[in-house]
Amino acid sequence: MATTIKDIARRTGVSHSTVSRALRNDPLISVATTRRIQQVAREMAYLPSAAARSLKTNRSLVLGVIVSSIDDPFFSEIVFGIESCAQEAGYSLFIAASQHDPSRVEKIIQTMMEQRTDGVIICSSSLNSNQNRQLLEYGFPIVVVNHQAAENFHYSIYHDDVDGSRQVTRHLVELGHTRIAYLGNSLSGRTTLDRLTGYQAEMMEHHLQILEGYIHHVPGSNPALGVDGAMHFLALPKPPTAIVCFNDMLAIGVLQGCQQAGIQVPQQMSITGFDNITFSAYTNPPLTTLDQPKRSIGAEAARLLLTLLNSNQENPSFQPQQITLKGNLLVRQSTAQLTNREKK
Amino acid sequence: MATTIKDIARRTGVSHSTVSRALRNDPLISVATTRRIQQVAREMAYLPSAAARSLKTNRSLVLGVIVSSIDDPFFSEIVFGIESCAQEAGYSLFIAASQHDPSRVEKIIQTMMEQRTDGVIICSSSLNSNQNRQLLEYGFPIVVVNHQAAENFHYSIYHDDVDGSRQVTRHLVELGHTRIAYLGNSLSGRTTLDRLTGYQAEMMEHHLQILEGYIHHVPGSNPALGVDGAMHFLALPKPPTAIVCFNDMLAIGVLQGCQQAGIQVPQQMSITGFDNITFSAYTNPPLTTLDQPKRSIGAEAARLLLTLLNSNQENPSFQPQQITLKGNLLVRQSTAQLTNREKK
DNA sequence: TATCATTATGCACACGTGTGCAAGCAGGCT
DNA sequence: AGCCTGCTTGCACACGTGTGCATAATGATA
Repeated sequence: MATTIKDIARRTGVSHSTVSRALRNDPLISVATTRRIQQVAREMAYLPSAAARSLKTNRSLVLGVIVSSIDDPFFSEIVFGIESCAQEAGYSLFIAASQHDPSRVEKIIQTMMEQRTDGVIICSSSLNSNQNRQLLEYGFPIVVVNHQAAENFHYSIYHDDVDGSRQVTRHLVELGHTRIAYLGNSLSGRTTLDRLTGYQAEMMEHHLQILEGYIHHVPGSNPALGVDGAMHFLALPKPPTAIVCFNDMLAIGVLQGCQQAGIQVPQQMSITGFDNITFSAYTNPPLTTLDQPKRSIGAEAARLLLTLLNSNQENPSFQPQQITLKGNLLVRQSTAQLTNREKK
Repeated sequence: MATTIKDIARRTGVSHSTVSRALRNDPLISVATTRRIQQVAREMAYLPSAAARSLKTNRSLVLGVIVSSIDDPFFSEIVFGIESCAQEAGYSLFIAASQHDPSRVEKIIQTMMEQRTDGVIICSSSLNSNQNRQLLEYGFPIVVVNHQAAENFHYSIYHDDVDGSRQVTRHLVELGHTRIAYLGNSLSGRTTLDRLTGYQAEMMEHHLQILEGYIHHVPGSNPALGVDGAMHFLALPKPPTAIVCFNDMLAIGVLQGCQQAGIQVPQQMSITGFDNITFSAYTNPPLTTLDQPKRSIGAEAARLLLTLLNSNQENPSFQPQQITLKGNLLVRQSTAQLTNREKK
């Protein structure tokens, strides 16, 4: 059994309320007793019970984080950003992975409510409208990250996917490519649509045609599906000479798929990723991609949520806020000019 | 403000204790009232306060997990295994990353104690003896995973690193290699020592000499350090023809380092990893590695901890337990027989 | 009809912490 | 000496839930 303030009170011969005040450095208590009590508390290895405290203060100092999968390096980095910021402010993280399983999401939301989490950050696109409603009705502050239904929420951090996708596509156009395809992830909702939009806008601006079959979606974003995507494009009557991929995971698969089919990258095929996960620098050839500032995104999300929590006391109706961050094109070796032989 | 059992009591005209009992399906309460109360509870969207409950019952239904870094895919997968198992049993996870920062570890431990976590799983090697002592003194059940100082703890899950490293080394020997080097991570303590031991044992068994400079350590395990490691080995007067790497992250860097130096893998150099992280299947060439059952390791850790929690009530002194899991060699394309030209 | 067993419910306290208010105490002032 | 001020401390209740015990209500039995 852990020591409590009552134990300390007994030991020092004061009431438990005096101990409570002394530990919080309340000026009501004399310096002498405060010091004595804190000394004893240290000796007895006292640690306050978070449960009791949050019961009384109605603040748990815990933030809930919902991600779709922990072992996706993209989310890992966002979580990293969140954690750094939260830990600085004295908040801890309650992390749960939905694994794209609706029943699991249900449980997670319930748990977070039961834990009376001070706020929630959602980095998962797999919440349905009913779950959204439930969360909003409960009334705790929510910040969403790259979420498809962000208009339902008041506070969100966005990466400018349209802009990013335009940057990537423009890079390929400037290299001289005209037959450029897009490989999306049909499960990622709004995100893939934004990236598709950016691709389309840039193609249109340069009066480039998008041939039949050049826009293709696979149900997820692991490398194996990327291989499938590569097969699809290579089987077209007029295969593209460059493929804009939804993210790095897919791009890695496409890269492998092409190489298995004997297509040389980047000489015969240019491939771009999106996100700049750690491993994109270590593929062969290293991947040209869009460096999404993942840690900043996570940190911004946490910062926004913390601001929300602090302002909620004085200023009950904080105005909606939407922060957009832009990424940077990162040119590596998976893209190149067309060789003459391939231009035909 | 969330609804409480008192609200429900007022609404149904009974005392709060009756509500409390009805919600837990206590047979003391008549079936009729139980049903009525549960109905009202549902209507009012009642969710019990975890804080109040754990204050009263002394069980938080939360497990603490300490990892050294979240964005390391190896830990991500272990956490995944833990989460699956824990969620099934109704437990939630409190995850914190130490980032190899001792002061951060200090805070994490403190937080877990304050949260009165029911138990802790440690997947990080960066706890010093003082912190170990602190955790043990506090007295909550601890399960360590691949931890260097496991003998200080009573319950641990181990991957048999010595055996794994022997399997990898034997594979290279069987391919005909004789000049085999080992690249370790000096920060990983016991783990790198075990793998080194396995390598040495296998080399000795086949009467193979370990040349000067063939055992090399770098301070960490990211791909960039792997590149450094490759440089080291290639600069030796008699460079090795095969390199056993501490883990996949390093192996990926070594792979790139060799390729930058114009060395063909696997024709001129065989490289092996360890862990089998997702990306090791998508390097070029795909990495031969030791498939460590990461999810099983995580799940086993959670299972052991849960058993501990349940048995603690009846059986106060549960006997120490150490579970060892073995991994399997996974042969891909980063290893090959020596060509005649290179054998000289 | 009085007594008892059985069932259903409420009372009151507990968990550990925080806080408004009253009370005690010392010292300085008129 | 009496009063007021300022500083310290304790009392008592609150947060939301769980539980031992007493009590009330009902039905059965002698």
